[in-house]
Amino acid sequence: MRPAAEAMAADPQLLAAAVEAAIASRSPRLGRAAHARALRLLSPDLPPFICAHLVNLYSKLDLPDAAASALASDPSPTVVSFTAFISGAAQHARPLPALSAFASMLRLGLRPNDFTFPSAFKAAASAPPRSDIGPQIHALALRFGYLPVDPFVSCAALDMYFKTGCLGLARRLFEEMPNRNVVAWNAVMTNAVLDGRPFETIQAYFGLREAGGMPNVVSVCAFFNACAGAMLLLLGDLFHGFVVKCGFHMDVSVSNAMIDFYGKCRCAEKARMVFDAMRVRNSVSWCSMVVAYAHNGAEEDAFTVYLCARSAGEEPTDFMVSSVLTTCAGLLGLDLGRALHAVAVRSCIDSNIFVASALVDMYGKCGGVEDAEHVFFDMPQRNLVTWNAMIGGYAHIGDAMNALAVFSDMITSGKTAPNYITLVNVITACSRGGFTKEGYELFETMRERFGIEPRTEHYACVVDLLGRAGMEERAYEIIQRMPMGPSISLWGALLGACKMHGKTELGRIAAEKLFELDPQDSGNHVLLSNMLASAGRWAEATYVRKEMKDFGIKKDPGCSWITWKNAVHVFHAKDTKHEMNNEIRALLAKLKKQMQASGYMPDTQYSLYDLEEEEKESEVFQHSEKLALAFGLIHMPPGVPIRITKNLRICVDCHRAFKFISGIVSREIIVRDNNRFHHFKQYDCSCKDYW
DNA sequence: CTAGGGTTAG
Repeated sequence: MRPAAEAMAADPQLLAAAVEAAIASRSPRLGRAAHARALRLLSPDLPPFICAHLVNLYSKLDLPDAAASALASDPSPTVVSFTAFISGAAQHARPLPALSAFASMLRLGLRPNDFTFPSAFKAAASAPPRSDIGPQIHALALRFGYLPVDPFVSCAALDMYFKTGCLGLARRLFEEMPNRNVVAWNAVMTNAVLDGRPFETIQAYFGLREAGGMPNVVSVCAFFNACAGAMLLLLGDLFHGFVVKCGFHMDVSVSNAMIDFYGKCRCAEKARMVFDAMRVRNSVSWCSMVVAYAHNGAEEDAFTVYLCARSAGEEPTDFMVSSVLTTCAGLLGLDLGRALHAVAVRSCIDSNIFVASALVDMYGKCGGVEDAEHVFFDMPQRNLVTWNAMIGGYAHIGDAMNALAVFSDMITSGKTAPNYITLVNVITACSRGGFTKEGYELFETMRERFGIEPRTEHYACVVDLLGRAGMEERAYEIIQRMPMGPSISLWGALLGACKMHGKTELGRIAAEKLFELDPQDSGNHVLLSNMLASAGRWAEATYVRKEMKDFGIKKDPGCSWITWKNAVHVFHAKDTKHEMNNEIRALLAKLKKQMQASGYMPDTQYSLYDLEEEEKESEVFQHSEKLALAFGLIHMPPGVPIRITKNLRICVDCHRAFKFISGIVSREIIVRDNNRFHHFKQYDCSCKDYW
């Protein structure tokens, strides 16, 4: 060692400075170099605080084992070295080592000071609800006179009581505090938001102001979160002005909270304005912007922001990837989703529970249930959302057997209790899979078995379930005696069922209700007129069409799309503009002959207008989904499943035809319509002809 | 030498 370095190593003050520098640079390498020097110095006349320095170093750098051994090698540990250890463990979400170190120092007869208690309370805050560890520390702090006068200790205790669900104790402590600073008010505000009581947050904010206090960035973030949670766009917008006047908007977290607030209040444009105005952004800013778009049905914009973030040098974090995966699920972008799965693997975040659950969800929603299973069964741990996503995946394809099996695994595992979404998914799977009895039983017993109160969604599921089984009258009875007002989707499910089973009178009732609740929706009018038409009630059917015209309700034009080589090909009915038009027409004509040879008859019963039968046939043969399928068959190599998306429900004739085609050309065809998936395979469809 | 309240996800 050169003399200068030797001199520095021998000087404890310089060594302490080196440790400080290592902490500041957050560099384990510099930290270890400083430690190596300290080890060479270890001798009886070493100043005792060097060990405390090292404990602090390793705690701050999040190197728990090194911190523990530094603490253990301290010949005369002080309250300072213990406090450094406890605070490091508490800050890095390791409450158990923190609390056991706290216990050890008590056993050694060391008295915790006003620096130790805040960290001990922070660790105790992650104890289970109503655990007695927090109150025990409270008793100690009381005995030593830190509570309720010391603001640091009191604030930490306050936060701990909120986080362990002891609201009464928290409020009492807050009342007793003689020095209520902004941090105390912030603890009230942030915890009220976390517990879903946004109005209490806002109330506490005004409490702070009335007490003459000034908010800081934390209060401001909490306020925006509360506005987001309660959808208070006007209040938040007003507050935005105040925030800018005070200069708080220069804080990255505040701007991030504003992006989130505007996004949650359905104002993606304002979220974008905040984002664009930021001079400094971090990964949270990018992620919040993605979420703001994704929550507002702007999946493409969300994805574009993600791509911008990547080209701006942002690493894909677990937060970012799970958020972008939701947009893939919304776009039905299986290929994008797969690409993101690869990104997750490369970034070693694919086993993060949020990312993995988002993958299960995405694969389930995009019609890749086998991939969803792969991710699901490989996961080391699962939570409520994971289970729900997997059951939801099975529900999408109507696989009631597997949905019930996974649901049963969830119950027997005993770790995660089902919630209302779980039940919606299981009953939906039963309904779509034809498990009428099982689904109905679950609905009837969910309150007593799982303590889940049936909501409108469950009623909608069960109406669908009974309707599918041809029990529309029973479904109608249930609708009439349900405690809450029936929703649009409920009447919609009944109308769909009535149409399927020719229950024209009941269908009319459902349709009338739908017209009241949702007068502009074209789908319901079309459904009613089709139902009347297929019952041979042409005059009424025509009347409904006329009404639509009179009230200016336009039928959404049907269109289908298919992805091929990174491009989306969109088809409309009777579309001739596509460059492959001739090939497509020729293939469809050929398929029609083959299908007819296998017993196919065109289903033209819903063609309303006075066309000759031949014209009707030609009309249904130009439906957008058939054009898209032909395009797929021409381009995609044999064996590759063809995935088509349609903006409306798939038509009856196309459904029938796709079953034949899947058998004739031995190809899996997956159609996602605006209601569900249809998985065609060997002359059959997963929906079992009910949708 | 040691301390409290903060922004994003399924």
